[in-house]
Parts: sequence; structure tokens; C-alpha cells
Amino acid sequence: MSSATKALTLLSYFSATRPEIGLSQMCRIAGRDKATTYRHLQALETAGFVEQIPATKQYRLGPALLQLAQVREATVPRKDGAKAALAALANATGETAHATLLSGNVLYGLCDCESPHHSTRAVIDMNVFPLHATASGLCTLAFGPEDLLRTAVANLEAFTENTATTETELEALIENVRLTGFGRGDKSFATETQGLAAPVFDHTGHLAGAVAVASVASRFTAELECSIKSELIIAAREITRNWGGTIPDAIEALWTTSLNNPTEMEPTS
Amino acid sequence: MSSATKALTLLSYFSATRPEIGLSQMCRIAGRDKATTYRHLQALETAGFVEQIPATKQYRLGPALLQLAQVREATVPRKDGAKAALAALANATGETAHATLLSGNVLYGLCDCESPHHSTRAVIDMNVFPLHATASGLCTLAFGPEDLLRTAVANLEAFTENTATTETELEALIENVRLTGFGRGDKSFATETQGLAAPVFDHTGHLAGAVAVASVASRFTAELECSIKSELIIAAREITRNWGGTIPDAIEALWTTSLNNPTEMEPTS
DNA sequence: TACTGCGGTTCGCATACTGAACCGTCGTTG
DNA sequence: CAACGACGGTTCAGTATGCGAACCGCAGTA
Repeated sequence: MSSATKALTLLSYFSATRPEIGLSQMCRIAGRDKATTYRHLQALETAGFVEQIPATKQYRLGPALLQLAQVREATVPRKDGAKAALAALANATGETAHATLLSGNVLYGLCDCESPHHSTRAVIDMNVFPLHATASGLCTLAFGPEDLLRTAVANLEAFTENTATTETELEALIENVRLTGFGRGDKSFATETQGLAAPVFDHTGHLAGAVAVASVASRFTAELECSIKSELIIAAREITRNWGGTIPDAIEALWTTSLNNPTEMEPTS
Repeated sequence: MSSATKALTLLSYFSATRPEIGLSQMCRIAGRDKATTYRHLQALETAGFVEQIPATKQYRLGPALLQLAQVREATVPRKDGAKAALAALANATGETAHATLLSGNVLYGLCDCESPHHSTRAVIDMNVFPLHATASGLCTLAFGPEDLLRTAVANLEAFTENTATTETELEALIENVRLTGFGRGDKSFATETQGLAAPVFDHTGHLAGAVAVASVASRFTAELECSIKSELIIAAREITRNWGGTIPDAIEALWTTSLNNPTEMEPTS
């Protein structure tokens, strides 16, 4: 481990719950020498990555991070941060993968990626994803801002006979998403399409969108669902990381339990 | 200079205008060896501070910065307290507005906001603001800690032919700022940029940074200057308030006299 | 084919990082 | 008060570790 790496890892010990760390405390956390840690902190301070609070002598993250984060945000649009993960997802599952982005009350299609494995694919061709009828939409409703539900119930268009058209039906679907950590669209948008989605988060800690796989219903099996879910987790983690966020622990826990108990799933219909 | 510092300085070479840098290019910019630079970039990559674009092998800023900036923002939410005021300032003046933050002896760019009014704008693209050559820097020298002057005179780089390059020249500029309450950068940093800045204070009662407007020199008139100054006062008051400080009475007095004296023109308040 | 510039690797050398020990200063405590 | 411990910060010998000249393979090109 290089000296620069060691210095940089010190930064990762700062968090919202522990924003200020003293020298001795940092030594204990990092398990390193005091003199070394001191020099590392000084190096970080000269670079503006940490600053020392004059009153308490404690260290906290510095202002240079804001500047660099701004440049990062300007240079890497979100679409680029999702493309590679989507391609991997489509390739691993053999199905069509796509990402959606929540902006205000609307869920936009951001980017999609078709798999070359099958001749019949689910074709994604939407600008706006209906919240109540797609896996991504249900995911957004389950883990996004609460007032989104009002927007959703204002438009419960019935795309298929499986579409939820009442508020209670919709709430049941959302509740299921909150229990499993995955959004499910069981032929609720198109009669031949089976959707699975996972939430994606950004640097504000809020839901930013979803990543989803659209499979053709006729070849959708329990094994495929399990495989898709595990790949979805990988993709959701990567996209979230690229967007500067972290998956909330609660959702990570949901994923592991819902992957280990595949008997939980109940086809609604 | 420690190895960690050397690695960290590489990050400062990324900017909005140069978001992606290859290895050889980085060597030239940093003036350092290729192997060393490569190791540094690798260390930064493992820490998530840069990432390599697979296609071009170039490096760009990484996603870890977003997370750390988020923590910083949660710890010290100064940026939030400045953004709204900057937007209003940019909108009212029709010019590019930005805020800077003093940390130690260094003046960092915190946040900037471009106005949509003009097609030609002053583009702010700096991590660190030179104290002797920018309106914000002069403001900081005039009203910030005294020993900052020593740091400033240690680096009197001439950016344009208008840049102050001697200590006496610099002191004359600072004296003018102390008389008017506004920092002025008359093409001293870029030949086409005219800067005006006002100081901002935090809860300790000391200077915390500056808020500034960068105008294009060719359209800079007395009327515009007057308008910018009155808007600057509003923005400085608001940001200072958001940062938990108050504008010292002495500076409020300077502002009112300097707005009324040099010209009969009344600002649109 | 030879040449140029690129990203990446090797390896011997000495620089600069390491960490045990130390210092001065706080609050606390018997 | 004096002893104590925890803290931030400093010193110094010894060696791990970073340094850079030289090199490799590749891709474009003239």
C-alpha cells in the first residue's frame, strides 16, 4: 500500500455521523502510528482535503472536495455512469436492461441496452415511465419521496389487464417492493413483458432512479428471476457508486434476505 | 513535499475545461516523472479519486469525490448557504457570480453560477484564487488575517500586464479595497475579465471568504459597476447571514459611502 | 520499414517515510 | 498541589519505499 493510498484512506473514515476526528482518534481508527497519521493529515490539509478546526484541533473534510466534486459532476454525466453497468447487466442476464432517472415527479428513461442473446427482446421505447405500471416506477414509489404517490394515483392508466388501477392495489404492490427490495412489473405495462428493477441512489442520499431488466414473460422462470436479481444488485451498486451515492443498509439487507428466500415470491394474478 | 501531497496535487489539474488527462499529458503538466505519476494515479484510482476511461486510457475525477463532498457539505453546509444568493446575484447582474472560501492561507473557489443573459461570459475555472490578482483575493487580503499578506507577496505571479507584481503595488490595491469595501480586479487575472468582490463573514466574526462578480471587460461601464456593487452587497449580506455571521458595521459604512460618493447615480435598490 | 508518442513496467539507488520515544500542555483527580 | 493520563505535536535512526532512467509493446503514420 503506497503512502498516498494510506493518506487517502484516512478520508474514508469521515462520515456524516462522525464528521470530525482528532489525531489520536484517527490513529485508533486507522490502526496506524501517530506520527505517520499526523503527517498524512498535514498532507491532506495542505491539499485542502481536510481542515483543522482551530478551537478543538480536530480535523474535518475540507473545501477542496467541493470544487473537485463539482468538476466531476460537470464532466461525467449520469448517463455515462450507467452505460457500462447496463451493458454488463444485459450481457449477464441475456435480457434488455435500462436505467431510469427521477426528475421532479417524472421518471425518465435514461439509457437502455439490449442483449444480443435472444432473438425476441423486450423493446424499450419510452421517454417517461409510468410510476404505477413499471418495475422501475414501483421501485421509485417504494423508495423515493412520499409525495410521489399522489402523482402516481392521479394517473392510473390501465395498460394491460394486470395494471394496478386502484390506490389500494398500487399500495399493495409498493408494499411488496418495500419488503423485497425489488420492483416487479408482472405484465402490468405490456402483456408480454416481465420487469424487475432495483433502486439507485445519488450523492444526496436520496433515490435517483432505478435500474431494471425487462424480460419476455414467456421465458420468465424462477431461476431466471433469481439470476436477474443478483445481477441487478451488482448493477445498482455500481451505478449508485458512479453517481456518488451508497446503497442504504436497509436495502442491502432486503436484497440478501429476498435472494435467500426465493419462495417468498407470489405471482399476482 | 510529501508523496501524498504530490499525488493529491495531480487532482488539481483536472478542471471543467480539461476534464480528462492522459498519463503523458499529466507528466508534462505536473513536470514529474512518468513512473511516479503513474503510481500516483494508480493510488488515486484505488481510492476512487480518479478513474480511468477504458476506451481512451485517460484519467478523470472519480466518484469517491461526490461522496466525500456530500459529507463535507453535511458537516459544513456553506455551499448551500451561498447557492441561492449567487443565483440571484448572477440573475440580477447578468454576469457570472461566484463565491470563495478562505481556508488557512488559501482561497478556494466554492461555488459559481453563470448568468444566462449574455452569450459571452467570464468562465470561472479555478481551484485556488490568487490573492494578489483577483477581486476576491484582494478583498480577503484587505479584511482577512494580516499574515495573509506574507503568503500573497511570496507569490506575485504576473497573470497579465495589469497584475500587481511588487509589494507596494499590492498594498496600494489593498488600501483601495479598505477604502471602498469592494475588491477590484481590473484585468489583473485575465485580460478580458473585470472582477468585483465583497467580503463575507462567518460566525467567528472573521472573514470567511468573498462573493464576486466576473464581468467581461469590454462591456464594463460605470452604470454596470454601480449595479453590480449594490447587488454584491445584497448577496454578501445574505451569504454572511447563512454562514452565521454579520457584516461589521465599518464595512457596511464603507459600502454606503462608496456607492454614493464616486458617482451621483443611485443604484436600483 | 523506421519513427514517434502513447500507456505501462522494471530495477538499482537514495530519498523520504516510518514508528518508538519524547516533549509541552491541558483537564482531571486523589 | 502534584501526580496522572490523554492530547497534539516533534525528533531521529534505520530502512522501507518512492524515485526516475531506461525499457517494452502497441498503434498510428509517413
